[in-house]
Amino acid sequence: MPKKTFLRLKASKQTRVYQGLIDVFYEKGYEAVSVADIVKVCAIPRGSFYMYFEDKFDAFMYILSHAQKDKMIYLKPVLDRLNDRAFMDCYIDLIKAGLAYANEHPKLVGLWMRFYRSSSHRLSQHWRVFELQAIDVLSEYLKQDQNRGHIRDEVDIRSLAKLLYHIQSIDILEAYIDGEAENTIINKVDAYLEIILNGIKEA
Amino acid sequence: MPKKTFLRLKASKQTRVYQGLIDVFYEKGYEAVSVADIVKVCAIPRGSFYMYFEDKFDAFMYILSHAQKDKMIYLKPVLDRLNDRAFMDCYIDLIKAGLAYANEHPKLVGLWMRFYRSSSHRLSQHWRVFELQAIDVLSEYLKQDQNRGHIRDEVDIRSLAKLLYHIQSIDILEAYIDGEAENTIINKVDAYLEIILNGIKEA
Amino acid sequence: MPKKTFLRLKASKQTRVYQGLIDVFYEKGYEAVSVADIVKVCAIPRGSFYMYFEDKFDAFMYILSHAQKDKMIYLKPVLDRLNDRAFMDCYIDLIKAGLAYANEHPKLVGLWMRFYRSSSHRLSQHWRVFELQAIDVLSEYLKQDQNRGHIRDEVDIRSLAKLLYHIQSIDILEAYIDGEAENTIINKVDAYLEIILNGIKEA
Amino acid sequence: MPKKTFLRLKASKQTRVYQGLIDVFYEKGYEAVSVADIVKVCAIPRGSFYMYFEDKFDAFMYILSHAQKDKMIYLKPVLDRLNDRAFMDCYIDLIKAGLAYANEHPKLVGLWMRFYRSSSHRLSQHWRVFELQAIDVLSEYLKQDQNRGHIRDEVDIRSLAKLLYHIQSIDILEAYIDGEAENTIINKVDAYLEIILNGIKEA
DNA sequence: AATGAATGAGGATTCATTCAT
DNA sequence: GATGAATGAATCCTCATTCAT
Repeated sequence: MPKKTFLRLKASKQTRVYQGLIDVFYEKGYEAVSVADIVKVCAIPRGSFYMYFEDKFDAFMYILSHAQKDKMIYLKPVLDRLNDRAFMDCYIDLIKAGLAYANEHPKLVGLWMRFYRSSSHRLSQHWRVFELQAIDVLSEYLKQDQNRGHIRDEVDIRSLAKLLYHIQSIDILEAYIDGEAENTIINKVDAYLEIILNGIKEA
Repeated sequence: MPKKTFLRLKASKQTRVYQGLIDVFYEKGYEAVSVADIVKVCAIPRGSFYMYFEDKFDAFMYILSHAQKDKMIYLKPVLDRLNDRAFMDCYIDLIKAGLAYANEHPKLVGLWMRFYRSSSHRLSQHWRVFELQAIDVLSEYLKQDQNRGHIRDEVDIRSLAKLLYHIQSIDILEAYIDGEAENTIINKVDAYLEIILNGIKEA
Repeated sequence: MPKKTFLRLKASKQTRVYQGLIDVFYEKGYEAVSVADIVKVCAIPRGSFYMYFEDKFDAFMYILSHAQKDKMIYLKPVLDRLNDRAFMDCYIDLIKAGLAYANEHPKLVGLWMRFYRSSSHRLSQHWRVFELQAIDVLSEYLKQDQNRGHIRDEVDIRSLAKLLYHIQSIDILEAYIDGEAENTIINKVDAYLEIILNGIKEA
Repeated sequence: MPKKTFLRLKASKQTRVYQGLIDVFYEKGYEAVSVADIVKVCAIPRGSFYMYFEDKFDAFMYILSHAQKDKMIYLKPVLDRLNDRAFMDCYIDLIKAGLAYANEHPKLVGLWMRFYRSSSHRLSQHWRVFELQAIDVLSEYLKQDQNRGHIRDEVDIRSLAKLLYHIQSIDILEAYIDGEAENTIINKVDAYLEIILNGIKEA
């Protein structure tokens, strides 16, 4: 929710500011960034920043939302095929699509992690909302799978959704940021899925 | 690692400072707390703070370590019986012991969450260490289970350990902080365990 | 003294701006109002403000003058009858006419009070001028009364004028703003007049 | 109500700051003074100001209260003799004592005027309290006079008190600030008293 | 060892005014 | 004439740390 003034800016300037914001937040992390940092990196006057955004938080939310919309473009093709197939069969594809996005926008992934791990009150509140939405969407798909008999009736779908969500959020993203190779990451996901699909109990 | 000066203080003052630190960090969150806040809440002179601790970070780590030692007292009895029993059978007991601890020290649980979700560079670094230690310990126990044939050989123990760790860290702690009733939380854990033990696939 | 551009505006827009100015100055007080506040409340472009007025001060003086002209409309009928009657007999009517005006334009009364109690250098200078004018007019009428023998020769007319002026400015206006009932206010004026007419000394 | 830190300062520094505050507030007027101005004139570091006072308002109230205590020292002798004499007979002495004080502390009189004429919300609120106290005290003395038969029973004492208060506050102080000679001012007071004592009506 | 005053750089935000469109 | 983006100085206040007592 940048201010109208920002949205009326010519595209090139908007992009410059957008990129500057990503750079500076990626570099120093949300709390460590000052408005002084921002205006320096974006090369805009101090006063202009407040014409474009409410405050630092507003600017941060702007790039996060922008990033999320971007990511959906990568996930869309996978999600579109979901009606024909079991969600759990596609899960690894979703992860791969996410990795493809990450490769194109590595800084944004870092930002996302920072957001995930943010102690700022305001940030966490917003995060919880994002989180619940994502888990709701996952639950929806998984419920379909259960109805179709792909998932045992005894399985609590919401718990399963949370499990899948956190696997992706924490472990996969973290591995990516640590610079692990893509196939290593895929192997990790496979290991998780092996457990979730088959359970750990000796038959 | 508070300074020697602090450790030489008489117990009553140490406790006052310890409680003050918990209160103020709980109240405002790590990054928002200033040294000015600390000395006011702990009712110590400004200069004394720097005689007791290196800086804010040092003080925060002090209460976290202290808290962790406290927690181990609650977990000890459960862990002691582990040699005779399968770890996975005891997992729910571990959670219960954790909840008992939480009930006695609710503010510390809040702090722990803040720590878990901290974007401060220094904090995350330390956190990763804590995290890896915990996962290592879990892995050890789970490996034993696998050797004894309680867990399928195909299961990747480290992935399993991470799964169990995150379930506890995020979902259980969060439910606790949200004020959910103890048996509701236990039910949640059961739902997770049901999935992990039996898998989700229809037989 | 708004700029010509403002006076050429169509009446409806002039009124909108006039009302907006009253609202915003009444709301926040002269010094606290910024040009940003003004353009928001008046719903005019930032640049237009400087086409209409010199600056904030100019805008404030505009509404004050405007208000004063308005007020004269209420006082006119009373003043017109003054030639036939003793001024002091009409004083209470003047106060009543003032209250009638206040009831129609309560915000302007608030503004007037703010003006009266303004520490801004520029404002006080202008105020002194207003004040002296008002006292001059009062003196004129009172001198007539004295010449006609309604007022003792020993009375210093200018002092009397100031006394009457300040009674009205401070106590009556303040009572009005505090929301006191009209007849309570009239009683106050009567009490003042009783003193001024008859003196306080026991005969 | 300066902070403890200020009151613990050694006297010479307290005085320096006190004088600096008087100078700067006198020079520019309350609203126009910035903290930057204050620290420059008082020759203290920016941070120190906030160790001594809550904010600009606090600093201003400090010098006003201080000034008021000072003034009482001048008025005390006159007030002490009041039990034996009619208050109205002493009123002129009170004014003279006030003028003596003003001659010693001319800047403080200017400040007092600024305070009297302040549109700052916070300032006016405090002012009203001061004002009511002063009027209460006056009323007390005047009531005694009335009981002793020095003042007609029909006179509303509170109205009389307000009249006397405003005469002093506005006209006398203003004349003083305008640099009028002391005997001119005394003559003015006499003119007011002549009216109030004897009334304006031709016998 | 204990204290609390000192410091000035750095934090966010607002400001009146100009000027290119 | 109308518009609203641009500007950077100026606002208040907090900060972690030091150091003289």
